[in-house]
Amino acid sequence: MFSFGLCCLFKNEAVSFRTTTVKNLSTLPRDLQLVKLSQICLHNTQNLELALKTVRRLGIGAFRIMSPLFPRMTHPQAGYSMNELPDGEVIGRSLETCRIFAAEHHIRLSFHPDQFVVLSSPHPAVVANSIQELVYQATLAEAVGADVINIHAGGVYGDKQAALQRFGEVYDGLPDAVRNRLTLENDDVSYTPEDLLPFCEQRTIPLVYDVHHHRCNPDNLTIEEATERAGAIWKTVGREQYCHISSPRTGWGNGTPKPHADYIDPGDVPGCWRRRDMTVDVEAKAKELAVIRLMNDLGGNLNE
DNA sequence: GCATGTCAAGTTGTG
DNA sequence: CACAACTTGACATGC
Repeated sequence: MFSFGLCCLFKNEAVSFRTTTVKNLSTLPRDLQLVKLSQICLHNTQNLELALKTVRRLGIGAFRIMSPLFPRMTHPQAGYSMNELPDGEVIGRSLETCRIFAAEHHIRLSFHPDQFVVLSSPHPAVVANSIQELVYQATLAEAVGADVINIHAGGVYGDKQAALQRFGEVYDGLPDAVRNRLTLENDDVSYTPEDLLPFCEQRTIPLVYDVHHHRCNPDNLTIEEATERAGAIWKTVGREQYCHISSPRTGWGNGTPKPHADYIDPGDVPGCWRRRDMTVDVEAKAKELAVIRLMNDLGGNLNE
């Protein structure tokens, strides 16, 4: 089946996610910190329920969950665990509601930790923090039934192969809950599909193929080749392929194409993606409006 | 009320 | 060599 996914937020729908900062929390005694965090986490899981219902209503097939669904959970000072939160049980039931709803309606869920998660870093403290963050996201992923935690390969440090080697060693030591979900994505500055595919194929790590990054940061592979080879890994693990699409804000050839546009130019969707079993996250600033417009623009050409 | 600056974390490329 | 871009809003602060 082909489906489009929405990333994290809505433009026009009344779904909101709250957060807080360590600086703000630090002005409160611990018990009040936990009260505040509990309220925010509950708000966020309830709005995740709402987000899934909305996605369902709009005919969107996947949803990327914001990393700070439980803000600051792994911070060394302000961090906390679910059972410390006054509303912990209610929050747990809300996550379970999300899991059941998403499963019933076949809404694929994913996480995308941000740039601070770097498994290839030569700095042990960076790697340790990254692992902690991945474990946190895997706990949430397990609770809501998300099958993907997608990250970038990280820095190069002057030697891509050495960096990937370090990545591999850390990967081997990750808990199953993380490793079973972890995917790698080609990025727009350093790692191309050609850099990552041999590594991913050898270790059977699914590659989330971002065609916009590939166009910004090209290699010797065509879009068709990268799509096929990434798809083969997904097939090996028995899961549907995952890709990303976006369009450049200023078009191709007018300055840097990296910033994302409000909407997707249907011409940017590779022809070889049509009639293919895959989930495609739409990275566009107009959020659900962009997904809806793209589905309309492409009409019935995707599945038939 | 509304505008503005800040917010845990890493790395790279630009100014 | 300092700093913005990644992606983006929410929140606190100050007028």
